[in-house]
Amino acid sequence: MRQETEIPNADKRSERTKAAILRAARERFGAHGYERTTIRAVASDAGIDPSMVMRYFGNKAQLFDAALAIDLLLPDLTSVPADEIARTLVRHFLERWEGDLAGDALLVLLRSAVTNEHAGARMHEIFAAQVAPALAAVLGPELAARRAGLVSAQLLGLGLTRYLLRLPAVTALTPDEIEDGLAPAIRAVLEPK
Amino acid sequence: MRQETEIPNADKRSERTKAAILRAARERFGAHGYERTTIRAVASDAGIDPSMVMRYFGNKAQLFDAALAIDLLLPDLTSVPADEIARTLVRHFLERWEGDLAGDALLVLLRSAVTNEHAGARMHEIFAAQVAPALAAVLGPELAARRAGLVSAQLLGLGLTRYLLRLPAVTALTPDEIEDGLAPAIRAVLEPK
DNA sequence: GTCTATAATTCGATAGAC
DNA sequence: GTCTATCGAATTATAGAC
Repeated sequence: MRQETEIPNADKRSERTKAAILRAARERFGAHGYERTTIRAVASDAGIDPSMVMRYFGNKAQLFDAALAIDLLLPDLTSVPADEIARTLVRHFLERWEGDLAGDALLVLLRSAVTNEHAGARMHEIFAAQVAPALAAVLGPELAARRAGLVSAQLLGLGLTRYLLRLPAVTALTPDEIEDGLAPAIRAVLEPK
Repeated sequence: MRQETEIPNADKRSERTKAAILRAARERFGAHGYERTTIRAVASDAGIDPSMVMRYFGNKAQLFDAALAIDLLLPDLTSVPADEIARTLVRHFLERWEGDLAGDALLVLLRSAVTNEHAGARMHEIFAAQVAPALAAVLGPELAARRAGLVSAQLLGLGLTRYLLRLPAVTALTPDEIEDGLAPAIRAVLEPK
């Protein structure tokens, strides 16, 4: 029996507030990293009081943790022709990064993982749970063990230089140019001679 | 045997203190990024008082700036056989990163560039002034313009995953395995079909 | 040249009114 | 559920003694 949530619309309002906080948090964490985003700023962006953030998420670390939830949504590589796997991967990550919604979450993860231990651990988990198995399914376990890391390095290197550092030499390229330039490179890693 | 000799215009003590501060600063900035390193901690590492840091470097931002100075020491690629350029680049960065002295400075730059605007601008400068010209000298200006960014993405992706994130799938590889795995990939970017 | 003491901020977190 | 007020801790930066 619930005693204190009988107020009509209370659920809706709190859910909306919570979602607004989370959205603002992802934006801030993604733009400035963990240390430089303040609860005060997140609350201000969400148009509410800082104490509400504490009420809904407990503390800064738990808010951060909530903002880190992410699914790479990798496609099933076993149904992709072998010589198209590299291109499929590049295109998938480009689309994920260019799309605002997932982009924010991915930016949070990558930017924070560099300076925050907890986010770094999350990054390890996500790659171990999502990228490594996807590659193992098509490369076999022993080749994947030696190559999954290098593939990750290349895909994250793209994200790093294009979306975090925004190196002009990388942001100047179109998605098609990146796909054409990087797919053969990743193919070279996936198919050692 | 130490002896007080009179040197006209040099103060060895202050230079040594300054160097100790800079060394400690690079270590802290490299390990934890800009926001999380405190002047107090740097001073403590250097075995001196926090106010000395202010005396020698003015403020935290200027100390940071001093710690960012770096020369990639890229070899002259024009004297390297065309099909060895990729491998030369991979090996050079691996050596730079694995070596403690340069590794610290590179770590500072890369880790900080992700969350600090000033460091990001420095990263842009360094790649524009050192990497881009080295590639332009061997690829020609128009091909270099389209490929220098992707090569940078690959090399920085390696640094990111191996030395910053320390993804197990990447740290588990030996330098030789990385060289053998990544050189063909970079060659694929440098020599489009 | 080096250190003590402290001013001035900023921020995370709590208590409590409505 | 939301906000006001504030505490306590940490940090940059300054002033000045020795």
